[in-house]
Amino acid sequence: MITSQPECDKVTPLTDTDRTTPAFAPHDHSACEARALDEAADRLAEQGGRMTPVRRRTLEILLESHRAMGAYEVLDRLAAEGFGRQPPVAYRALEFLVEHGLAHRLQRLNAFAACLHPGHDHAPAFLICRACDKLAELPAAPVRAALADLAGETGFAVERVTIEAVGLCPACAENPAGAEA
Amino acid sequence: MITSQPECDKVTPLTDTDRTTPAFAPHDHSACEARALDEAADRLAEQGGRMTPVRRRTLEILLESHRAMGAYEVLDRLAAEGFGRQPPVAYRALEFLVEHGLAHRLQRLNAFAACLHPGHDHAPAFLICRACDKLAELPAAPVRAALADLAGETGFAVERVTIEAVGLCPACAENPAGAEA
DNA sequence: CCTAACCATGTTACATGATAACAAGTCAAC
DNA sequence: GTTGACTTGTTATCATGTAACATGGTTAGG
Repeated sequence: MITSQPECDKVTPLTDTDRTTPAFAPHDHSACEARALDEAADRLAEQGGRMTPVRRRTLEILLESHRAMGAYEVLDRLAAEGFGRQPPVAYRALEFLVEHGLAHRLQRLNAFAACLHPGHDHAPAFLICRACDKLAELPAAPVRAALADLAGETGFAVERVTIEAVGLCPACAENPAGAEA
Repeated sequence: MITSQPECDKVTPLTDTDRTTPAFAPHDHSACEARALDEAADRLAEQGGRMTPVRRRTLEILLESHRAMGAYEVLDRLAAEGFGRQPPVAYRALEFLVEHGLAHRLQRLNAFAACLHPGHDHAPAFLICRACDKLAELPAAPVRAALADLAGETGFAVERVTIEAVGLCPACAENPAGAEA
């Protein structure tokens, strides 16, 4: 059940648009991964958080694919690599990453995914493909604005918003048989 | 931990605007409850579902408050009233209610809440007060539209959307000490 | 250098959330 | 009144998440 290979086709060179482009399209995933790690380091330097071995490894594991992983899936990987094998090990690392904007928690999946552009302070919307389980982040400002309008009328003070869409990514919509595992 | 009293102030008479007004404001909760049950019965009649004792009681329990309840909290109540005391009893009743549009599942809370206007076929947005745990439904069409726009650009076919906001309801924003338990 | 304070890591144990698989009861239609 | 679909109940197990405490490392002040 555990795979450690990146899942992305390594085809097209990295461009600036990758920063805002969803993860469904083929792309140079090792660069995608490396950039996210770099930006994560920058962000931590600003915020004062410490990037320890468990935390770094946890982030790397999440970055291997554009999927969300359960805490126990991450834990198995960490345990296999010599870190602790008890749930709090994984939960603490994941919580740290989420708090510092380096990863996201997917409420619908009870799972976690690496943030793909941690440089920005953002609360994105998520697109979750129900066929291949891949995940994309979208800038959610317009959506949040629409919600804030509605909530404002009621006097409710919105603090955090969860916006998660389930559906089919372009590849899986074309080839429902199983475009990409 | 288990309370069976409705939590709402029983003050103002029911008006048509209650249908679209969030649940944070004081209102005649017994009427609110009764209407939701009526509309639920109507909806089931249309759809062919059977309103059995467990299901009805489960819906009534959810309707007692404008909060979301965990499946085990519901189960405790059901067990105390002579229904089965095993998890599937609660999960099946809750699943039935959700499938028939009579209740909602709150992803952020891993919990369930009665739908307040089951007559409409809707996928609302939720406002969750982090202080008093009360819950309101908002018509989410504008929000979903904004999201569909963004997702459409990427070729992603959105099927279902979760929109849940956490924050402070008007009462708790004014009186952070503990406006209403 | 040393040590106190803080943080990170690890553990045990448990709480909470969810489902698979099977047995038995209910009810409507024929 | 028997068949067949649905509902309810059970046992057992799995998945997810946390509280509480012990240990170890880092670091700033003395």
